[in-house]
Amino acid sequence: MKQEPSFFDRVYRVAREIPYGRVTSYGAIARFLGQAGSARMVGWAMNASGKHEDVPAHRVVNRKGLLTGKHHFEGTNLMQQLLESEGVVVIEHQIQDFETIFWDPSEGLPQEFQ
DNA sequence: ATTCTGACGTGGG
DNA sequence: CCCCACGCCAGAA
Repeated sequence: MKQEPSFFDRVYRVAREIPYGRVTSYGAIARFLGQAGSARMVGWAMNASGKHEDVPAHRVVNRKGLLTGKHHFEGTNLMQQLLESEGVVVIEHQIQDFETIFWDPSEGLPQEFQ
């Protein structure tokens, strides 16, 4: 019997491929998985990613490059610290040069990956 | 079962 | 550019 990987698992698989020092958005992941419009579910998946430590949830932000999820990390600055340790500049919850370091799964991964 | 809440995105004004 | 309304759908109460 074949088991279709759950939406959450597919989100995690894509998230693990985000290159060091790069970021992507919830919507970009959702679109790559053929679930455009379900960006909120990607956020929900990240919320439950506590069990999956190999998921770099800090590299996923909203479409404006704003660290909207930093509240869900330990402390008040962990998400920003993780990003800055990778060379990403964050000022007032906003990623600088967002368009430059943005990584689109549909361009960085083979279509078969999903 | 129903209602509400989100780590969101898009379209219209 | 900003603001608002709506769609999205998995969980919690």
